[in-house]
Amino acid sequence: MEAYENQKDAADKYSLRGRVFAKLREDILSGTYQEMDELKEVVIGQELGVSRTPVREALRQLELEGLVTIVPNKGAYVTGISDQDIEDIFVIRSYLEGLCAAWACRNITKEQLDSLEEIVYLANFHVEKGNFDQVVELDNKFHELLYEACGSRILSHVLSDYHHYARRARTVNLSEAARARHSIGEHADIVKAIREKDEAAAEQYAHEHIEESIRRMHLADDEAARERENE
Amino acid sequence: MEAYENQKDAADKYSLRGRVFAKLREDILSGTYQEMDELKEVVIGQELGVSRTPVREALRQLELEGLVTIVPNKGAYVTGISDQDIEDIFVIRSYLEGLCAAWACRNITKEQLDSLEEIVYLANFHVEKGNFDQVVELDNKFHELLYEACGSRILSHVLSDYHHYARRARTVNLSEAARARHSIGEHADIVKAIREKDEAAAEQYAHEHIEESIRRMHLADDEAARERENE
DNA sequence: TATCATTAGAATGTATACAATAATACAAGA
DNA sequence: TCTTGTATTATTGTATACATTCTAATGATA
Repeated sequence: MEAYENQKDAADKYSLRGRVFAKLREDILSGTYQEMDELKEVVIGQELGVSRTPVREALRQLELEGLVTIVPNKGAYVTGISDQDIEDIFVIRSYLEGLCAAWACRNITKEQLDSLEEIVYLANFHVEKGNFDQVVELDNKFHELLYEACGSRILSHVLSDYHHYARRARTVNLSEAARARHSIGEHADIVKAIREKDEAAAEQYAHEHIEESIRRMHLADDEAARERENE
Repeated sequence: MEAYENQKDAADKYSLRGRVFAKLREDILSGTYQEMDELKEVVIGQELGVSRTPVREALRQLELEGLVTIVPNKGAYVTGISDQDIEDIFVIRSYLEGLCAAWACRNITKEQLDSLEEIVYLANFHVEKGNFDQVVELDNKFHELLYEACGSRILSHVLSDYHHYARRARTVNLSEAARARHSIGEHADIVKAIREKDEAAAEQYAHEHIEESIRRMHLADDEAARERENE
């Protein structure tokens, strides 16, 4: 099954459908498309040089991801995700990441645990060097690895989805040294609790980590708002 | 947007893709297909009298739902959901339904609240008459309505998905009078807390309601196991 | 006999053709 | 002028044809 997953991911990147899917998702999340924009199959197909078939399949996938709304016999429209949606996702994640960390105490492998510690170590290095892209990348890896380590297909799947959704918000979140350092410190606490198999502590730390990141997100928003005022 | 959703659901039931999707999901969840069964596009198409196109789209949708695994250039395989998956879903739900009930305190409309009470009332009626199909149906309605009432598109969506997944387990869960009565009593507690806008209580009751239903599920499993032994 | 290359078959991936549906524009009548 | 019906057009829904990829069987060779 794991081998399947790998084949899947690999080929998804090279199949036309996979490429169209990735492209559209990127454009929706990055804001290239506006809310309620109509996504016409032929137009997109022409833009990317493919036929309608892979475009259709990509649109259907995006619908299941909640990024596109398909009205039968009418068209596909960008749903986008509102600020409220992002906020909701973070609150939901604060619960589920807690659960995830608790379950990881039971199911994590030694290799996974070592990888987590390595990620924390590397992140500390890059934040001091000011490589914020790397920090964001390592943050992604940390969480994805933790999802995998919880040993629950279901929980891992839903957390992965949400993690992807909130990508935009997270980038802002870690692009300032002080905030990034706090975040990495919280990661370290979580790993420590998991290593000691302290489920309650792991759950608590992971829960609070997301709650903190909500606060950091709000802080960043406020700063951005102030900047706009000063202009 | 709401109008769109309606159109969508309506047409999904009548489009070939929607029918194939519903049929396959039903067959997977009910156990007609075994884990790892290969789902060949042409075969399914012939069985249902449609071409490969709608079958392909349905399979892609099922993959996003996690019920099917597609290996590129190879085939689609039934993933199914294991007992462990069901267990995980219930634990996850226990947290999210709590959150849902809490949010409902802020966002529920008067009409929705009245509907919830009506459902509880009707369920009490039907459980005394022994109409367990009706009880299950009302249980479904209760939860779906609660999801809608929380006012969060995101939370509503994920809970709805899980609710659907765990359908099989729930049917067993409520098919005995004593268990059904307990469940309905818990529903009443939740509604009461929401009416009084007591977020903490609503969250607590909803959380415990799912935890209780896990226990009821285990009880039912144990009984079934005992029956098999006595045969 | 074991192993590897080749090839035939079958399945999916993609493109395209055709059907059904919905939106639009325009004209006729009140 | 407003409404309504109709025809046109554009778009999605479905079927089918073709391309590519994987699998497995066959046969040649060491």
